[in-house]
Amino acid sequence: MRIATWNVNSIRSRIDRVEAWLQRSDVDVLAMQETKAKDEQFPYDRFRALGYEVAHHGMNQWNGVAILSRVGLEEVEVGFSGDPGWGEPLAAEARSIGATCAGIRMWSLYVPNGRAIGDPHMAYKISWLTELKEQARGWGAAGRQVALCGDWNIAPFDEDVWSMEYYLDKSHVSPGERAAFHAFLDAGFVDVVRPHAPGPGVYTYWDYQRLAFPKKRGMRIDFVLGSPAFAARVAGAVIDREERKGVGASDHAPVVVELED
DNA sequence: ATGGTAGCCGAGCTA
Repeated sequence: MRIATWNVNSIRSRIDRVEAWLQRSDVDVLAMQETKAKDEQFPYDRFRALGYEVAHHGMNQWNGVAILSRVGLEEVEVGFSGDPGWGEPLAAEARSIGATCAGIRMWSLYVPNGRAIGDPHMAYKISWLTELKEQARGWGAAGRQVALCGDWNIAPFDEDVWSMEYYLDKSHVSPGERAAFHAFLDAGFVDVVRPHAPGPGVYTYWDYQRLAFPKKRGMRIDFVLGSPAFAARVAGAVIDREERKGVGASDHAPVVVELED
């Protein structure tokens, strides 16, 4: 079985590429972020025609997350947790769906953007992560297979950015954000991609501006964090940077994880 | 410090 996470940066402008990518990559479950579509704008029909059902889609005032799975797939239960909006508490769905699970539980996460050090959004981001971690700790307990997939908007280590000089004093690398990320590792979650995509110089996101992709100026901010039981099943992982190439690419690459049956 | 690009919508705002 194969699962994936991808910040698509607008599902309506990306639908042709997402469709083509799904067909050639043959994933069973896809978590998407930054769908930027109201529910009535979401291309449900396109995914259904490909054999996927959209388990969840939701958005706040300017963002959105979704998760879709192959029709008939019973092993994976899907949930989502997005940034529910400035000033709002963590989405209630995250609590209720995550509480009673069996089999693989897979989550599509969009961690709020902190914008800048000292910005009120940064404090919000860190408290959002702290609350999520407390819930995830419960989900991952008792040998459950849990995968927290998505755009974390954090580069946890210096080698996860193309230049620490450039990012010094900027968002995504600050000690508070990194501590919030590392707290998930301390809680027993594992970065299941890293062993299969070792760095430095391995990224998942490249800015559209200043020719960042051809200049190899990226960040590793998209992660699949697995509970120990999930991590034990991981057979491989790929960051599909080919998908970042060409006209009409998202600024993020898909991240794919292969599981043993 | 600014501006560079892409996407939302049709002016700024968000990333």
